[in-house]
Amino acid sequence: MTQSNKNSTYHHGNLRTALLNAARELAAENTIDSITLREVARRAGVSHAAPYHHFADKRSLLRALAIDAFTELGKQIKEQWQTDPEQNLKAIGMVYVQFALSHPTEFRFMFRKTLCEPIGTPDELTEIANGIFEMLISTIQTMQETGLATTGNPQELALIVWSTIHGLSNLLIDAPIAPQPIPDGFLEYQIGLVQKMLLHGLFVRA
Amino acid sequence: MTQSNKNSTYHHGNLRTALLNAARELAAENTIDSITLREVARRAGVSHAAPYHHFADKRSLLRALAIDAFTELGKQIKEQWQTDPEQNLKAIGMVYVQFALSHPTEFRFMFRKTLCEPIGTPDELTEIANGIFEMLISTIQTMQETGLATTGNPQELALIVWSTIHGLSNLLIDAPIAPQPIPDGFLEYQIGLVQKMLLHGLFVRA
DNA sequence: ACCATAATCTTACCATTGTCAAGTTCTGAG
DNA sequence: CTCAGAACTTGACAATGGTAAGATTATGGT
Repeated sequence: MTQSNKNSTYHHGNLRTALLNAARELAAENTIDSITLREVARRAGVSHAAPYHHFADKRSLLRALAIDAFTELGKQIKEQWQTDPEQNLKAIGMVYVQFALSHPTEFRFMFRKTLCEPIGTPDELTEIANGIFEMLISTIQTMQETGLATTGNPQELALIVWSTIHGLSNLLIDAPIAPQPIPDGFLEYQIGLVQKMLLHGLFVRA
Repeated sequence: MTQSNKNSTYHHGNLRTALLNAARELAAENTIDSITLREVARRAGVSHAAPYHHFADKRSLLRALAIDAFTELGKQIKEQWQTDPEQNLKAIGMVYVQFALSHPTEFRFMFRKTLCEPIGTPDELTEIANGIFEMLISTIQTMQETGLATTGNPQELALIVWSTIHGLSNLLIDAPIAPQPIPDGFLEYQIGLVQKMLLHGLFVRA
């Protein structure tokens, strides 16, 4: 009764993505814990119950953010993909850490296990993450086939590789140490160290 | 009026630690996000406003948990400390990852930057974390002095070392992959890989 | 021993949040 | 055209973090 909008904006048209964007915005301004369904709705210019027609609950909204982030990361890695496996290994590292640094809030979402589906459910999040992980594994396998790396379980080797770049990303973002802001060239240098370490320490040529 | 306890339990006596324990319990049962000040108070058998006499707010309570966890980790590392720097490097890695695996919720607290003091404030959390980090740095320095490692900025090297074990810990706990539960001997093997990688890849002897 | 003062805890209250149920408005397929 | 259902709104509920004011107990200085 109060409102008599002539223009029919009763249906938002693209609310789902508007909500996701609002949530990202909110997270960037503050913390990922400061995301509030009601504030998200408010920013999308919609009532506080509207989101429930696009997401089952708050967790689902957050999970969608995590899925989006993983998808984007995968996309960025694929864009850098070439034929040389050694090159690809480096690309994965650089893209990964840079993604974490330039989208810290999104990066944090990706590893909040709370957001995953209950155990046993086939999880979209898990699938996408596994997709990226398998790019790493196959890179290592290629390196092994071409004699660039030692034999060994590629899965276990890949876990170590992922650990190094994931750990670096995490520490740079969230460790209660870290020299902020990060100096110029620091990233390249550190990634270089990691690269060297992997090639000479893990993938020892026979 | 309702209660007329003869025994004077009006003062809890040790509420602060009781609250912390209740919080840890709650986190372990569910998620660290499921911690509720009111439920914590309930479990400690105390009114919902009582915690505010021991912690400024919820964040302070959680921060105390993080500080406790860092302290405990530091203690465990020191217990394994010996003279051989190579041995110490291994000890740090093992203790670190094992701590993460056996106290996953506490481990997660340690790296929720939200819990740190506002930027600029001298932060107890940062201090303790730096203390552990410096044990790593000094280990590397010792290795350099005794010719076990190449020259290079010990701080930067330490960051890489920390990254590897931190990343491994994180992935094992929170990555949406990870073969759960972790097979027997898996940990030792992976840490072995890391160790090998560091010694042959990062700390190349001249 | 005594009492003021501070520490500890309680009750009452507020705004905000996540979620649900029931109603309202729009849209598109038949 | 119409009407089933999708997209939204309003209103309510219990629970939460936080504050304020009062009750209770401990403590130290005299």
